[in-house]
Amino acid sequence: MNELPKLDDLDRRILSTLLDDARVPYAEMAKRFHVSPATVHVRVEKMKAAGIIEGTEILVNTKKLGYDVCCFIGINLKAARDYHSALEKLNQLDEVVEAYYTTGAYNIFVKLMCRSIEELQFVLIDKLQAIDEVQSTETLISLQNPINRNVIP
Amino acid sequence: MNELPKLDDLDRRILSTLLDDARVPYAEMAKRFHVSPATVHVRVEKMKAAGIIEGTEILVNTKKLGYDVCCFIGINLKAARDYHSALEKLNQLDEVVEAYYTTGAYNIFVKLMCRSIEELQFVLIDKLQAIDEVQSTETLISLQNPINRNVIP
DNA sequence: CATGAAAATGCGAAGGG
DNA sequence: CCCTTCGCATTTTCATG
Repeated sequence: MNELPKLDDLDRRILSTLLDDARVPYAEMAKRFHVSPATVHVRVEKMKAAGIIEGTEILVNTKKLGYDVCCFIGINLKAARDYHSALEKLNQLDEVVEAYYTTGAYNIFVKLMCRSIEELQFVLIDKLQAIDEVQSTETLISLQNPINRNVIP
Repeated sequence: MNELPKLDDLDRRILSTLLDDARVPYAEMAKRFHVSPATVHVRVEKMKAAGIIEGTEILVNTKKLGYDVCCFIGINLKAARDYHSALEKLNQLDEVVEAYYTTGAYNIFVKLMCRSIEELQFVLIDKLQAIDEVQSTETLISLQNPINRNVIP
């Protein structure tokens, strides 16, 4: 099922570089890795075609946008089969930025970003716990995010 | 302490666009938002200077890189004051891609990416639980990640 | 995989509302 | 003060060997 695309050293170095900064010019990488800019171009295109590179995005400082509160919430559903309908409703909430279907203590695990504790309280009580399928929740407030990086290709 | 930079509608639309795809040309955004390309350029530079835009990165499909297992691990420390030294050791582990200092049931909460369940087992037992400061851990395996997006600027 | 030229994009100064 | 027009520099892209 999972045929992994073969990557050589050059591919991996290009990926690592672009994971740090997607705007590094091909010519710059070409110099660093002792190949031509066109070669870098070809490799990037190949990795895009293979679905390894899915796109690019900017990194925004969420605090400067006013989002001071980050937390994780473990959700227990009344019935495990309600997963899809619950997820659909969670997807409507802008504050839910990540969701995971998990084994273990919870059915669904979500990451929430809010502008304040008051907003968190509101989202939690009036939006999240208001969802029919939700039986109970457990909240984990993050005060700091000291590590945030990517896997090593 | 937190003086939020003022953003107008144009700034927010530029941010939203670049959050989806950091390579959308300025000229393209200029057309969409009925301003000149240079204006888009100026706004982006301002947001970079204000620290709102911290950088750019590519999105890689981690599964295609062989990282099939994603899980969250709640860590309890023997003593809360061991936070910094524990974190330093966690930072050494490539498999730890995110770490959060949290209130609630755990002292530290981390996200782990591994290539297989076997690797997870190894990392968990021989690397993570081998850290002196760690008292106990609780693992939450993610089988699916149906929501993964950014906050709305 | 490299070369080199054409096209697209990014960039910054100078001027206008 | 912010926006625009304009020209130059850089970068991407692609045909060819």
